[in-house]
Formats: sequence, structure tokens, C-alpha cells
Amino acid sequence: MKIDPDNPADLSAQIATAIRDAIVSGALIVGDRLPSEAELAEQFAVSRPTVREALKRLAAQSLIRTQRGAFGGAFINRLSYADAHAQQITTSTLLLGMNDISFDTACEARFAMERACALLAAARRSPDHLATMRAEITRQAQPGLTDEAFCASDVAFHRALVDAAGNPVLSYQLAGAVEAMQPLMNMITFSARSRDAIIALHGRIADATEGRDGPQIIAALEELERYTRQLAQSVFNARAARPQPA
Amino acid sequence: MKIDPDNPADLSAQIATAIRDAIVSGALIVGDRLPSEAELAEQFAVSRPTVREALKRLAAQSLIRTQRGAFGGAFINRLSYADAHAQQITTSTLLLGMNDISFDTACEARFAMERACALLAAARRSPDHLATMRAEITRQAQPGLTDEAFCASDVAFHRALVDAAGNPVLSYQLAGAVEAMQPLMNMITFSARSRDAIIALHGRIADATEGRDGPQIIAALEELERYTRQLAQSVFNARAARPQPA
DNA sequence: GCCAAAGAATTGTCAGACTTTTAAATGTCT
DNA sequence: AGACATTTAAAAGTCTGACAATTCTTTGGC
Repeated sequence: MKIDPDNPADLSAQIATAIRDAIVSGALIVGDRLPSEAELAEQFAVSRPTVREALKRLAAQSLIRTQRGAFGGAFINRLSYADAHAQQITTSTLLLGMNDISFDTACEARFAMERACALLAAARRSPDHLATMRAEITRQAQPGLTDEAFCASDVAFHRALVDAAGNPVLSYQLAGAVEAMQPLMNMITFSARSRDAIIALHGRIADATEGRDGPQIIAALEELERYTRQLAQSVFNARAARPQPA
Repeated sequence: MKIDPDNPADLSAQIATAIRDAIVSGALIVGDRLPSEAELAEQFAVSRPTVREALKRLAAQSLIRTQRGAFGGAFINRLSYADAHAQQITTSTLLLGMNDISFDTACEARFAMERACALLAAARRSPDHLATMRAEITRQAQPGLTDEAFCASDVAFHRALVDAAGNPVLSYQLAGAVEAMQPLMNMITFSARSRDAIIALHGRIADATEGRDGPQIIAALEELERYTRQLAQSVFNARAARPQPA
């Protein structure tokens, strides 16, 4: 592992890249301990703060974890599903928030991916997943629920459907698509009538999942996508008609 | 933006979280300049190295970019598709590499998501996407091609299909699924016969895309998934029968 | 008016010191 | 001998102060 002092890029970035490459290539494996900061500083011929900046870069991506004290140090971290999930969601949320992506585009992607889970979910759903879905539907029907809580429950419902597919990789990939939509969905005000419509569709999805009827899940999801896009459209129209001054 | 000095977590982590939250919540928007390191150090009542470690964490996630010189500093970065892609691929690759996920699980997820693009790709494909697909098929048929180059072309082919769906969010989400499979696929040795079979299926996919026949794309993808899993199975069986000593 | 040089702001890097945490090693008592 | 307290050493976490490199602005000269 070497770095080039003449490279215009930050030394800390170079060191981080060198170590990251070693991890991705398999030269460093989960549980391995990196040399101490002082040793790394010596190896790369840089100062300890520079090494530390590099390590913080890796820590930000959950690639390493550090432990203080004797026999502490930096250890190669097993990237857990939870960590990957979290990163995926942050990245997706920022991507959607910063690049004026239309609601339609995001919505289309999200439902296209969710429909991909339908057949697997129909085949593999457990009573547990069904129970979660039913529970969230019940919650969504509660009268005093804020829009934000309604959205959160909506996400939980759909995550249960995705998890029912029984494929952790799929769950991880979908997390970004489903959860990153939440801030966009939060912009919508859900009237009692629109809530009823959504809850009815959720009911259809839950029924179809219980009956292991994949195509029916897909049909309901398609309808839900249509309805969601229409709802968003009307919100945007209303907003355009009455431009809110700051 | 405040931090808690009594919190056992690193100060740099706390500062990074505080700034990240400000970005995600929209308090800081693209192009904004953060205060200089010295000013941040004063605001948070920590030293400059600590602030720098926090900034490096954010830089690792492409949330900020720094610029030297007068009127330089740290600026909120627009998270580009390219950056998001790259992060997605690294995360997915590591997740797959570190968690002994079975080939079948990864393969299932990847094809489930790719099939989700089929209908959109059929509706929206441009001549450009078709040309890329055909070109990659031609490359795959070349005799002297290494297994690695074959895999790379395979990825390029599938990415063209995904891009044909004309939804950048979908392309971004799929990037992880498709590209992260590559290291796993590289473990397979492709005989001339298996290459022919794959190329034939790629041909079917290209034809169906040209003919805007979504269901046919899905059917071909399903067959490709079956064939890929069978191929991997035979490789693993062969390996199990003749355990390679180190 | 244009070009070159000086100046100032800001990040990048270094050296050294001190603090805090942690686990191993050692010692002590029952 | 075994259990518990104490010491010790290694390592990350943090701070201070300094200097180098970079880059924009301003000023001076022509």
C-alpha cells in the first residue's frame, strides 16, 4: 500500500483510498486490525492527524470501527444490513432532494421496484409479515393521525411487504427507494377521503398477500401508484394556482 | 447546531452528524459555504483538527467539497448521480462480499429488480440503447475474450437495458444490484458453450427490446436467471468435489 | 486599460504534548 | 489456588501552535 506525495489530491484521501481498496479486494478481511495510528503514520510517512483524517473517512462509511485503550485500534468492520440500509437511505434521500427529480420519476421507480417483490412475497410471506401489514392498516385508520405519522405507517406497511419477499438483498435495495420517498410524500396533505382510498388499497394488498396471489398484489400496487401520482398532481396544481409568498 | 461534550461519542462524529442533519433537513442547501474551519472550531468549542475530522467524514460521503485558498472553504455539494452510483456500488459490493450471502439470494434480487425495468425499457428504449446492447453482444462473441472481460461486457449490456427504462432513479438503484454481482460472476469460468447460451439469451432480450415486447424481455430474463444459477451451482459442485488446497 | 506583484484568507500538513479509555499483567488477600 | 484490587502500558481522542500551499483580491506600475 503506497501513496504518491506528488499527487495533488489530499494525502488523507489517498490513504483512505489505499486502505479501502485493500478492503474491497479482500486483502484486509473482517475483524483484521489495522496498525496503530502512529505506525500507519510512519508507514505512509505522514503525520498522525493526516492518518486520522483518513481513518475518519473510512469510519464515515462504516468500513472500520475504532476502539480505544490497550489492544484497541481500527478494525475492519462487517458491513451490516443495518449500516448499509442507513447509508442507502441517506444517499437516496439526498439524491432525490438535491436534483429536482420529479415526483413522477421517483414514484415510478419506487413502485416498479416494489412490484418486483410481489411474486416472491406472495410465495414466502409469513404470518408475521401479514400481522405487521394488518397492524399498520389499523393504525392508518385511526382518526387523529397526523399526516406525518400516516406516511411513517405507510412506509412501515410497504417495508413489511418487501421483507415478506424473504430476500435480504432485495430488502436492502428497496429500503432506499421506499424510505427516500417519504420526504416527498410528506409534502402531500392527506384528506380523510384519500386516506380511505389508500387504506382500501392496502387492504387489497394484504388480502392478496394472504391469499398468495402475486398478480393481484401487482394490480393493487399499480392502482396505488396511479392514485398516488394523481394525488401529488392535484397538490402541485393547487400550489401552482395559489403561489404562496414567503 | 449544538454538540454535547459529555456524550461518549467522538466529538468529530457529533459535529459531522449535526452538519449532516442540517443538510438533510434543508437548512443548508447546495452551494452554501460552511464557516471556515477556524470559525467552526470556535462555534463548537473544539480544536481545528477535530473540526477537520468531522469535515472529512462528510467529504467521504460526497456531502461537501473543499476548496483551498482565499474565499475557499467547504461547500455543500450537489450529490450527483455519478457519486451516488459509486457509493451504491461500493456499499453493495461490500455487503455481498462480507456477509456470506448465497449466490442464489443475490442473483434472485438482481434479476427481480432488472425485470422491473423490462416494461419501461420496452416502452422507452432509444436506438442508442439498442445499439449499445448489440455492440456488447458482438463483443461477447469474440473468441479471445477473457472471463473477466466477458463479465464486464455482460454488465454493460444489462446496464444498457436498465438505462433504456429512461428513469434515472431506477438506473441508480439498479447500479448496485447489477454491478455488485460482478465479483460473484467473476468466480464462474465461462465455457464456450455457456457463453453461446448467454449470448443467445442476450440476443432474445435485444430483439424483444427492439420489438417493444416487454413480456418477452421478462421471459428471457427469467431464463437467463435460471441458467446463471444453474451455471453457478455446477461451479460450486465442482469446487466442493475437488477441494483446492491452499 | 492591462498586466504583474503583493496581500490576505483558507485549507493542508506537521510536530509534540496531554487526556482518557481499556485490557492485560501483576500483586494481594482469603 | 482462586478471587479481587492495583498497576501499567498501549492506543485512540484532543489540543496548541506553527508552517506550507493555494487562490482570490487588491494594488502598483506601465
